[in-house]
Amino acid sequence: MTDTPPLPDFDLYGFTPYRLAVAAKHTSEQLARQYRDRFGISIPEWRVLVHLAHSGNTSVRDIEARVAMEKYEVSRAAKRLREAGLIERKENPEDRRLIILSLTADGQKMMAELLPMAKAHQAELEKRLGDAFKQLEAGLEALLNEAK
Amino acid sequence: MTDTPPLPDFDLYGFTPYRLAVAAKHTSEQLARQYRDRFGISIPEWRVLVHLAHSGNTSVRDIEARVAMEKYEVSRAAKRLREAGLIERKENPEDRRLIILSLTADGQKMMAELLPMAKAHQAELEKRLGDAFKQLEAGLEALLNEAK
DNA sequence: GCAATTTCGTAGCAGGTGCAATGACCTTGT
DNA sequence: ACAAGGTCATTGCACCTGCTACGAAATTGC
Repeated sequence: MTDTPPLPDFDLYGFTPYRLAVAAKHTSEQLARQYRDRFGISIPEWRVLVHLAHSGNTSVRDIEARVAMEKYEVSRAAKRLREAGLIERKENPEDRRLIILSLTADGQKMMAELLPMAKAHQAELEKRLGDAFKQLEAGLEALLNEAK
Repeated sequence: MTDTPPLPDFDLYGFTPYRLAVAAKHTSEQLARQYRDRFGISIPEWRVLVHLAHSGNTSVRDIEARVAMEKYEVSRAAKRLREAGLIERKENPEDRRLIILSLTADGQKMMAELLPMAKAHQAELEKRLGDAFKQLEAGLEALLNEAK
């Protein structure tokens, strides 16, 4: 047995990035599984759909900037959604590099079912956590604001 | 233009699982890039290393239970770390299904450099966020405790 | 004691991800 | 007007992940 240089004490459970990752996974897992099983939708796809439901027609660049995704993620999510018939794309005649993404009727119908699920999930989280929810959100607000 | 069923109002920016995911990514990105560039270590690998540095010899099952990873993730992270010469494995003579993972001298040396980086990162985060940090942690505490 | 069940770790497979490069298009500067 | 440079979206590649099935070993129940 060779002797071992002493290591600083470090506890992963107290490490904020780790805690955030676990919390993120935990809070999204249940809902994500629901819409995966029910609609075959992944998280990146869901983000794109939500953005389209909220903001109407937009380009890849637009989504990328607002939904914390890389542009290739958006592009591939959009491709899968197009193949599933949930969104459609047209060219923007004013700038033919841009594409315009929008929900199809099918996509709208699905979102009409999906969004209430998400709202219920959020409401339940708020209720379950009570005051701690407010603290969490205050902390997240500060953290997310400093990002930009 | 066909008419569109009205969609519930839903703002992704106010959705806590989304906010947590963005916050997690934001807080870990800078550090993760550092140890990736410097040591070629991914996040799953880092988690395994931290656990070994903190808890000494452990099995895959043990890590899996404590570090919020699936067992195949641990197994593959361990494989890569073994190939890199940072950890080693022995059989457990008392239960030959279990393996005992531990840091090699190289692994110890690397962690002696890596852990202070993580501590500094954490300290900086706490300092930057000030009071908001305390709120964030209070919220996370409640959220993470209810998980189990 | 020994078959049935459970636990532990690994690996095959299909599909997802990150990065860098590409092609199409627009803008700028001269 | 047109070359150089920038922006937009996509794709090829290598790698990583998630799932499931598997073999080896231990435990349980009869």
